[in-house]
Amino acid sequence: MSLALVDCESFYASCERIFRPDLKHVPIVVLSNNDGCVIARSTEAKQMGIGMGVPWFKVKDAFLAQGGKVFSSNFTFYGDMSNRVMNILEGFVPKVEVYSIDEAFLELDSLEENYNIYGFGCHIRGLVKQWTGVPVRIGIAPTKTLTKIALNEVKRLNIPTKVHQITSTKEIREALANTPVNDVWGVGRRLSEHLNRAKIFNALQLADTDPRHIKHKFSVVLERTVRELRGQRCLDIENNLTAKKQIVVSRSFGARVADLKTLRPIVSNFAVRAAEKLRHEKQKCSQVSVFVRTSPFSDHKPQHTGYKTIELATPTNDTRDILIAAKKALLPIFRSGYDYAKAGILLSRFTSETSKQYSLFKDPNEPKENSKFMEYIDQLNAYETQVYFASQNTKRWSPMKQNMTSPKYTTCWYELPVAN
DNA sequence: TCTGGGGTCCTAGGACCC
DNA sequence: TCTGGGGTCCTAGGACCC
Repeated sequence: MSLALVDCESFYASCERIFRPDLKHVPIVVLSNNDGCVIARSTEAKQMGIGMGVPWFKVKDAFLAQGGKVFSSNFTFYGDMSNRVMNILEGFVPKVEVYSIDEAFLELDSLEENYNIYGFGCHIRGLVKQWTGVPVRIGIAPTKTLTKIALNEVKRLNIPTKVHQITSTKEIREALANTPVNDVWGVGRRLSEHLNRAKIFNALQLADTDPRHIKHKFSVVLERTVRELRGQRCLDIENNLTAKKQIVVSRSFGARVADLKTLRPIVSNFAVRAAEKLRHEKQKCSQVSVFVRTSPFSDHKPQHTGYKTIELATPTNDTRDILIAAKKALLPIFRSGYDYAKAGILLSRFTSETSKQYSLFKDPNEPKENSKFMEYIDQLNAYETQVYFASQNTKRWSPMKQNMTSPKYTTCWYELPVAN
């Protein structure tokens, strides 16, 4: 019984290399929105000591001085490359769970009879590399939590094939003994503090603790983790058909915003984007929440966080309804005198697009919804925004700073790579 | 000067019901 | 003086993930 976890090596940094062979051994980092902090590093950049999530301005000078290359994030491009990788995996394995933009779980149970699983992993890795240029690593083990451990072993032992399988009790226990407890999937900062206090420092010690005791002392979530570490499968490969339960659009601003006049169109932009995502999911929402907050890093200044939820009488995915709700939520939470650094909108309480539930106080025959209208808008705006709502800020996501983005090599005609 | 964005699951506690 | 108990549903907040 085997599962595999495939993860793309330094994914965003690797993407930036695909059409830039000149960057093969050059240290690369990719930055978050506003070029705020480092969200991906190539192996060379990691070796230079560039940490995950560090503010760019703190490492910028040293990194560039040593010949590093920096990119703003180009999620359109990364998303397209991710789809290509996932499509290949789905072509070879009947059950694939796309877990994140750069990771997928594979169920190999049904292949075990006819294939050598380790060899199969190596084969897939070769094909993905050849067809997309993306280097992947593969961890193979009996449970999801253990595939994460196997993958860590690829890194820790620097396994040249980048594929590692742990099956026997001996292999598993050895890998666990070499894994600090905070590297276990599902154990974050808070839990590992607690576990350390209980004299549990590595994954083997955690696995050897009675799961019932863990459930009593901690939670059912950690109990599952313990069972998974012991080889008992608690988490299945899930198909990716399960509907989303919430949609969030939020951004930090490139510059602080102190007045409602500037803030309102920004929030409207978020609302428009969120409504698009909602229609794409074929869902309707009946709750719209808006939040604004100052920067927790400028602690000498007065801080404020505002959050407000608006209930909608009838579920909707019409941008106009969501815009109205967003404005209604923003008004009471905005306070003048604060420098806001971030805002966002959250849509929740979904119902499927096709089911209709009318308000008691509304005439059910009233042709209120005009879904065709939204359909046309979506078509017009599919590749680039052509049509704006009056309350939007037409200066795209402004104010946001970003100026080191690579071309959309694979999704935009005007930015295709050119071979001379 | 400059610190990401988008999700999930679980739990405790309040509201409400009979 | 005396003031139930058990159940469900919902929400906010915490912890985690990439």
